[in-house]
Amino acid sequence: MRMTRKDIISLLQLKGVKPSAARLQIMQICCDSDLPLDVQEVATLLKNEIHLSTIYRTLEKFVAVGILECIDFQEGKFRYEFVRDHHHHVVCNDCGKVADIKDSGIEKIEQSVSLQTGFIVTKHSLELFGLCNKCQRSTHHV
Amino acid sequence: MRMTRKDIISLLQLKGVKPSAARLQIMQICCDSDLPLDVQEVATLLKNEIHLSTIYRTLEKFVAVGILECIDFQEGKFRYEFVRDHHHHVVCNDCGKVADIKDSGIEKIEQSVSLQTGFIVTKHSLELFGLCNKCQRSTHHV
DNA sequence: ATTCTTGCAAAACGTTTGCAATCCG
DNA sequence: CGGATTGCAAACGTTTTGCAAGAAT
Repeated sequence: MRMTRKDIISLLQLKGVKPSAARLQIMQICCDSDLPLDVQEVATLLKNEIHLSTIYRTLEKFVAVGILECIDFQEGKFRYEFVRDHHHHVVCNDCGKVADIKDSGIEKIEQSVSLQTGFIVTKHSLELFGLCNKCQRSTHHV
Repeated sequence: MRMTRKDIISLLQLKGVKPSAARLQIMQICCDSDLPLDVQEVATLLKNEIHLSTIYRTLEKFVAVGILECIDFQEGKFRYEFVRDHHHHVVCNDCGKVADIKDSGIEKIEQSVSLQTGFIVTKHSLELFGLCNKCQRSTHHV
């Protein structure tokens, strides 16, 4: 998603986050990517000019104020994605390709779970895994 | 789920896993628990008689042959659960209580994702988070 | 005898923390 | 000035690994 520096400053201010240089850079990276990035990837894209601990702290803050979403592809680490519309992902087990899913219909599941268990459901994590089109056709996993 | 030692030996043999003493103990623990356990919990239940690395290797093997499922409550670690029927969980953010969910209807989502993206979907992870009945009523998070 | 399994120690990896320096309003 | 932000180093918790000893077939 294209976002100008100004857009990002406004967004951060709106959320009550002081738009420091580091935060602007980190946010820019996250907005520019259409895939969820892990901390190492963010650092690399910033040419390691910003310390890992700062990145961790910043991403955590961005999640806390709701401008990033924390995503878990079960890799033993988290990924972060700019929140436009909430959606889910299918990840290719072979090449790592990620496709977005619209209208998963998970709200229905949440409702029925609420009825079934009495829980108030406030959050969910749903990720799908499989084989992308290309990898279905390739031979090395027959 | 109740499982006798004999049941477990049969199960392991059926899956082509040699039923060593350590494996029987670990499997017993996993069967006896109705909640997904993490590695540390398994070790503790085994009174630390079995080394962590062995537990990791064993659980990994059990997942590989399909008798355990690897579950991720986004805690920075994995949990393992004996596979009876496949189901999902709601976890209470407050007290950690876990409730099982039946018939989530996720198959429909998988189908629609398959159509939408061309992926063959082979696996999914779905966990829900919220507040259990008891914690909805308690006062410390008003 | 050979293969598989285990314990141990060490390392790897992602992440968090305390602290001091620095930035910025 | 004073509070927030950053870099650094060190620690942390989970998981993986190499290797040698031990068990099982």
